Formats: sequence, structure tokens, C-alpha cells
Amino acid sequence: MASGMDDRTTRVLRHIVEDYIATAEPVGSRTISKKMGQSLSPATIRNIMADLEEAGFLAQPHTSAGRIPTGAGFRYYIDHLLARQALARGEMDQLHRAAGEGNGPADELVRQVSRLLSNLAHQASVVVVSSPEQQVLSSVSLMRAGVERILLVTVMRGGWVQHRLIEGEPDLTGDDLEKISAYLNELAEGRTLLQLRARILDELGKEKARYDRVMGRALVMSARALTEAAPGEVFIEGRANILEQPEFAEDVHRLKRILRAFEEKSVIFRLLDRAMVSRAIQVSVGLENTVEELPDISVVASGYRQGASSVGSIGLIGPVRMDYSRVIPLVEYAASLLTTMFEDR
Amino acid sequence: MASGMDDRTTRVLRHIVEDYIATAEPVGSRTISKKMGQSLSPATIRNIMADLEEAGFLAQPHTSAGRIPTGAGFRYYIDHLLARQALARGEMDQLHRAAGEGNGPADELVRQVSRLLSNLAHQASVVVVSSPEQQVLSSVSLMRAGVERILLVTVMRGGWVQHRLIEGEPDLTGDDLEKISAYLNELAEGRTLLQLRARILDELGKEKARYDRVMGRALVMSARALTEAAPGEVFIEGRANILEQPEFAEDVHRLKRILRAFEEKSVIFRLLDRAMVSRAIQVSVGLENTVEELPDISVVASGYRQGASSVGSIGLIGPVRMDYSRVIPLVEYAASLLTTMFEDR
DNA sequence: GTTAGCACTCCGGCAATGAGAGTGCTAAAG
DNA sequence: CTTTAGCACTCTCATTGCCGGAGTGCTAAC
Repeated sequence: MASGMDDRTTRVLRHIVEDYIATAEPVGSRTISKKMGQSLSPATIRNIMADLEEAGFLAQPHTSAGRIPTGAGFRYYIDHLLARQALARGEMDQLHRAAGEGNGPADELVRQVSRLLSNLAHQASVVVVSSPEQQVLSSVSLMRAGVERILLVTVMRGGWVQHRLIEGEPDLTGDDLEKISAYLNELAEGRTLLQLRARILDELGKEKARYDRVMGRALVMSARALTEAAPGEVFIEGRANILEQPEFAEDVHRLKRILRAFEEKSVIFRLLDRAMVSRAIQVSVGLENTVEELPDISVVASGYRQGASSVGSIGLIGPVRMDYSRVIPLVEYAASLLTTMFEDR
Repeated sequence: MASGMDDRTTRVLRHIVEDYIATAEPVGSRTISKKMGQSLSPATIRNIMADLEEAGFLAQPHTSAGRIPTGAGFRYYIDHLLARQALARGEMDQLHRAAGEGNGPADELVRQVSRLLSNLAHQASVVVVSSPEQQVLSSVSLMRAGVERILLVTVMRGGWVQHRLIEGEPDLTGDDLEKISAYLNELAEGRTLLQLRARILDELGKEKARYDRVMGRALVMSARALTEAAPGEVFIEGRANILEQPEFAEDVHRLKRILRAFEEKSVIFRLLDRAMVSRAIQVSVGLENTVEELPDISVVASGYRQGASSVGSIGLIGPVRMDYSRVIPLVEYAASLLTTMFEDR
């Protein structure tokens, strides 16, 4: 089907999509005829449009409005017709600078980049950080946090910090904690969180005798704390930008749906997890995303890596009518920027 | 002026405000007459309304609409006429449960409570946590975070965790870090962040000889890292709830302004900082808040404490037309809940 | 296969209209 | 002196009807 379209037909489709992206209005045959240098008359364009509509790429809001691209139309455009716009030098610089400012812990870096991406694209920007269980540890520490609580802090290579509370254990002294921390660090050397946990339990079985009861119990508790799946994190920036898009600004219902979605980590995760595993940029249009509540939005996202493993993804969320030619390079660049930033950490 | 209003007049004002809160529509003399059991005719009410308008408590959108309370009208209502609604047993329970679930680090606790508060009130909820410099430390730890970075983790009594990156210092070994951590913990005992910093510098001057150059430098860097003002934190929950309010749902401009404001920590801080110092609940109506960009919103907020010192505040942000009789007790209860939760930590 | 021409459809804007809600004023009643 | 009934007046809002414009589909000619 799709392959059975001749060059002229696809050119018409491309112009329709691009015009619609630019104006958010249904586009008519006259407009396209002009745009193509009048080499074809409006009547001819109309015939072609009728074909495209039959093929499912276009739709009419009502008789005698122009056509607007359907989801399938956008899909075809993105897959076959898109001419990427090169990033402006200035935009690259800005992104670099944003990344540079994020010299605090990793979350600051990510937040800055996300924020700028959002503003450059005039869309809401989202970053998800996968649960760091698969990441390699840099160091571990047990800290006192009140009489009845101990805090287990883990720092990953790349700069992500996590902490989990352990309840109880009031009788461990500061000295005890230091000792256990030192020991945990030894075990952690070069390992992931998961591996560390296994290792702790392992060691504990082997050399039970070496530890007094209190310390032994503390080790078990550490292992248990490490088991609790840390959910991963979500950063959303530029929510206000979605009001720049008429499709959301006008329709309070859609707006509410999307704002609610932004408040549910799990939804955002489902929205971006495909991009995480894949290496290439992912564009899901309208119904394609797996979140039933949001049938009318698009997600452009790309994973970023830490060394060889994918650790998260960054992307934009907006209406189906997005300026993909501009937005796709932006997201790609942002993702690669994160990848390089995390490389030398 | 205000004191010069007789009982009947204020009763009319109260009814107008309450009706307007309930309906979001201008209210007319007929409605009020009915509401007051027809003891007064609409004509009389009209006279009273005219007086109230002259006094600045009411306004007319146009001739021959009903009256709407002005900012001053709301103010008077809140200060003198408000009949607080008792919290429902169920709501208190829910809040308690939310607080109980937040058994992770302090930020989880705060987030859960804030979220529920937001949903109960149908408004956006905001929590600010003041920069914890004045809070007493529970423990300190230096951790390796990559070759060129060290992470300084501080845990406050009450469970707030902060981390700051220190760049450089590649030659400190894990052992070194442990030793310095132990020493810092000794110095930190029972002190605030600020005091700790002073103490470090102090000690360093006195006993310079006791430390080798590397460790000395590390201490200096720690002190410096502690100096960087940590900005405090802001949590916003239930943004989508503001769309429940017709005044925002209809006016995209206001909506955008408020969403933008939510993206600027500093704005939120300015909005809530008054509540932080004061012990009582604060209600600022319309123009009263100090943020010029948001002249048409109300903030209901209350500080919460950790022991004797104020450490932050929790509140609601919404249109001036809020159900104060319900919302004020909610916020108060949430704040007191946070205070008790932090007490036994 | 392409295009000009034409009849037709549908939306959006505009003015006119009328009902409804509410006011302010006046004059009478308490 | 206060309250109220009555009434004229104002303003909004929803409804209606009426173009004009944009765009289409079809047919017939090129």
C-alpha cells in the first residue's frame, strides 16, 4: 500500500503535513497547488487528496473543510518524508552550557538539560531515569538518621544518589556504622546494586562467625533495604509550554488528562520505556503509545547511556501535530549530550 | 469603617461571599433575601448591597449583574465572618494514613501529605522546605562519586538528606574519606550546618599540625561546600486540580501564568515565606501576596515546625474564590500533622 | 491524465431579537 | 426614619437567520 504511492502523491502528502504543522488548520487544495509552484492545478491536487484520504493518510473534519493528516499520515511522513532540520549552532551551545551548569549531582544536570530542551521545542520535556539496580556502584554508606532510623546511601557511577531508610536498629553506634560501611564498600567495589546484595548474603553465610550479632543483623537489613525496588525517577520540565499548543490550550479536558498523567510516575514510565531499550530515537504518534488515557499525544524520545548500558531516556510530550523536523534532532542531541556527560563521570 | 458595620450588614456580606464561593456566579438581592428566610425583602438587601459596594467589599461586573466580593470583601469575610467547618473524621484518617505511608526519607512523607491535601481541597498544594542550614545535623558522610568527585552527604534530624558535590580531590582514598567523615561527625554532634562549618574552620586553624596536607585540604573543601547556600526545596502536587476551578479552566492566560510560576522555585518561595515565620495560618488574598505576577490568586498556608524552629510550610494555591471554611482547617491539620511527624524522628 | 467550471456544502461571523436577571429609584406603607 | 412594592431601565446571553468565503466533488472539455 504505502509503497505503492508515486512520488507526486507523497510530495503532496508532505506539503499537507508540513502546512498543517505550521498552521494547525485544515489545508486545502489551493494552498498546496500554490506551494508546489502551480505545476499542478487545485483540481488535480484534489484528486490526489481523495486518494490519500482513501488510503487513510488524510481526513476531513467536515465536508468542505480542507484535509488534516491522520495518525497514519503523520507516521508515514515521519518514516519516509521527513527532512531533518540541522540544529542551530546557538541551540547546541545553549544545551552545552545547560549541561555544564548542572555540575551538582546528576539530577541537576538532567534537570537543566531537560528544561532547556523543553523551551527550545516549546513542548513539555520528560526525563526518566531507570531504576539504578543495574548500574555500577561507586560507594555506599550507612548513616544515622535519628534514634530509630538508619539511612543507607548509595552513589552510582555517573553521580546518581539514592537513599533508603532502615527502621529500627537503635543500638548500632556510629562506630559500628562506619565499620559496616567500610566493609560494604569493599564488597561493592565494581558491582551493581543487585550483585552487591547477592554478595552480602553470600558472605554473611560463609563467615557468620566473624560478626557479632548486631553487625550481622545490620548487614541483613542492608541487604533487605537494597532489595526494595527503588522506582526510578521522573523529571518533567516546561509543563507550561504545552499551553503554547492550541490543541491543548483550547481543550480543557485534554489538558486535564495530560496534567494528571504528569502526576503519575508510572504513566510517564510506560510512555517512555520503549525509548529506553532501543538505541534509536522513538517517535510514537497518537494511538501508538501504550497508554490508553492519552490517545491523542505524541512522544519523541531517545534513550541515553552510561557506558554500554541504557540508564534512562529523555523526550518531549506534545500534540500529534509537532514540528518533528526540528524536534527530533533536538531530542537526539540532548540524549547524546547526556550520554557524553555521563561518560566522563 | 469595617467596625462600623452593623450585624445585619455583615450577615448579608457573609451570605454573598458564601454563595459566590459555592456557585462562582455573581449573586443577586433576590437570592440573598431567600437565603435569609425572607426576613428582608430584596429591595432592602439591595440597599445594603449598595452600602457594601460603597465600602469596597463588593463589586458589580456590570450594571444588572449581581455582586461579586472584592479582595477586601474576602479579606473581611476571612477575618471576621468565617465559620470553620470541622474536618470529617474520614479526612483526618486519610491524612494520617498518607503520613504513615511516607515512611521513606522525609521528602516522601511530605509528598504524600501534600498530595492528599491537594485532592481533598481540589486545589494545588505546595510544600516548601526551608534551607536546612539552621537545622541540627544527625550525621555527615563523605563518599566517593567518581574519580574527580566527592559527595558530601548531610542528614538532618527529621530526616532531610542533602548532598553536594565537591569537584577535584582525586587523591583522597576511601580510607581517607572514612577518617574525615568520622572526624566531621564528631564535630557535627548536636550542631547545625552553619555551626559545623564554623567549627571546622576553627579547629583547622587551631590544630593545623594534626592533619597532613591532603586531609587538611579536604576539610577546607568540605567547609566550603557547606557554605554554598542550599536553596531549600519545593514540592508541588495536584497541579491538575487547578483545572477544577472554572476561573482557571476558562482563562488560558491565567493558567499559563500560574503554571509558569510553579516552575520557578523562587516564586513559590516568595509566595509561602510569610507563612513560614508566622505561627498561625496565613491567608493572602489576591493582591496581598508579594508576587506581582500573580495578582489574582490566593494562598492558604501554615508553617510546620521541627521542635521549636520553623522548618517549612505547607499550603494551597488557588483562585481567590476558595472554600476557606473548609480549606483553612485542612491546611492547619496538615501542618500540625507534619509537625508531629517530625517530632518523633 | 489534467484542468476549468460549476453547483453544492458547511463553517464562521454578524446583526437583530427577545427573554431573563438584576438594578436603582421613587413613592407609599409601617 | 426604615422598609418595601412597583416600575422603568440596563445589560447579558442564547437563538435565529443570513450572508460570504473556503473548499469540495463532479462533469465535461482539453
